[in-house]
Amino acid sequence: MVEDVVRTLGFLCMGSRLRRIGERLQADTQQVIDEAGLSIQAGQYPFLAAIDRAGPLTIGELAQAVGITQPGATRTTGQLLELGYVDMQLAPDDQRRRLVSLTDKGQDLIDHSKKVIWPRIAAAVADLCGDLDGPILEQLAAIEDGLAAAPLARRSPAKEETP
Amino acid sequence: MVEDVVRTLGFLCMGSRLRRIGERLQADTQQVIDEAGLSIQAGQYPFLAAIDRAGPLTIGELAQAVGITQPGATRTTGQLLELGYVDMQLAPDDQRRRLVSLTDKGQDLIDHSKKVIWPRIAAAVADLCGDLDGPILEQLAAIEDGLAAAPLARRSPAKEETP
DNA sequence: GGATGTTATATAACGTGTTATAGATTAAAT
DNA sequence: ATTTAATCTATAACACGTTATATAACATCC
Repeated sequence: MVEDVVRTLGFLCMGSRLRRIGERLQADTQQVIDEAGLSIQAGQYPFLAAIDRAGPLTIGELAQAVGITQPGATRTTGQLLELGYVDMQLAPDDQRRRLVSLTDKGQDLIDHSKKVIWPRIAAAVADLCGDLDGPILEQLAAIEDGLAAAPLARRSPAKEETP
Repeated sequence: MVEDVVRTLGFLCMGSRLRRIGERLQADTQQVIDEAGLSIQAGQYPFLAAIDRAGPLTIGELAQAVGITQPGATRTTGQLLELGYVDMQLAPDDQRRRLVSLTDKGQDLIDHSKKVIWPRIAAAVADLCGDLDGPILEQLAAIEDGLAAAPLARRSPAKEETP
């Protein structure tokens, strides 16, 4: 067994480590979404959520809202368009801007997600790291160990069986 | 100003958020490396560090050590080969395995990095989040705010001027 | 000792982030 | 009013992770 260098090096590799844990968490989240039979990527949710919360947003505002760069927002918005979850139209006052809004299908997805999926994911993540405390490196180690012991999907209350 | 949805949604978007912070941290780390005039990517360091710590490793062991999948390890190792930092040779007992070892150039880079760069990066990250405590979401918020206020390169002791 | 399965690495195809840059539209300036 | 600058979105090229699969070498089993 080889040691985990990223973990060993601590603060020095914190960037790599956060990325790595984030990727793992998102993959686990995706699994919960897939198990629920929804056809959407975990990374696309924040876009829909942003519009749901703030109303129609431009590409630039979406980028800001989800914390990525504008080309990334353009691409993901294109995917959501293809999927039929959002609509895009020129802003009436400024033809450079494109206002992205939820379609009925998109709103349905959000409404359903709010009821069924989001609480499950949030609860699973809270179960994983909600009670942690202390220095961040220790918390990260606990999260990694926790994920290795039981992925998010196994921490999700909806998996319970009613006997 | 648009609200930061990923932040607002808390545990629900924790995967996205960790990734995002990790990417930011790594970009900042890269800046420190570049300013020091070294020609290496932040993400390549853990590979060299792993070999430095454990001696020559196979591709599979490297993947384990840095916590990524084997194809990723194959690719990064290929880059390090091109850069002349590592060497690769068939394992004497098992011709399927390739042992990756540091070249003199690679060892020099590591030695120099240990002395000059790594302490600087570790100190900057520690300055950013070493004293944090409490629930992880609050720590992440503090890290994001901290990075926005002053990137790693500005927290790095080597920038001090001797008057 | 040759067929069959396992293991290690390589390669291909893709996802999703980035930076750099082009094109269109609006705002500002002379 | 026309030129110039700024802003917004799109596109291209790249970085670096993933999964799936191919190929080569070793191990095992009649």
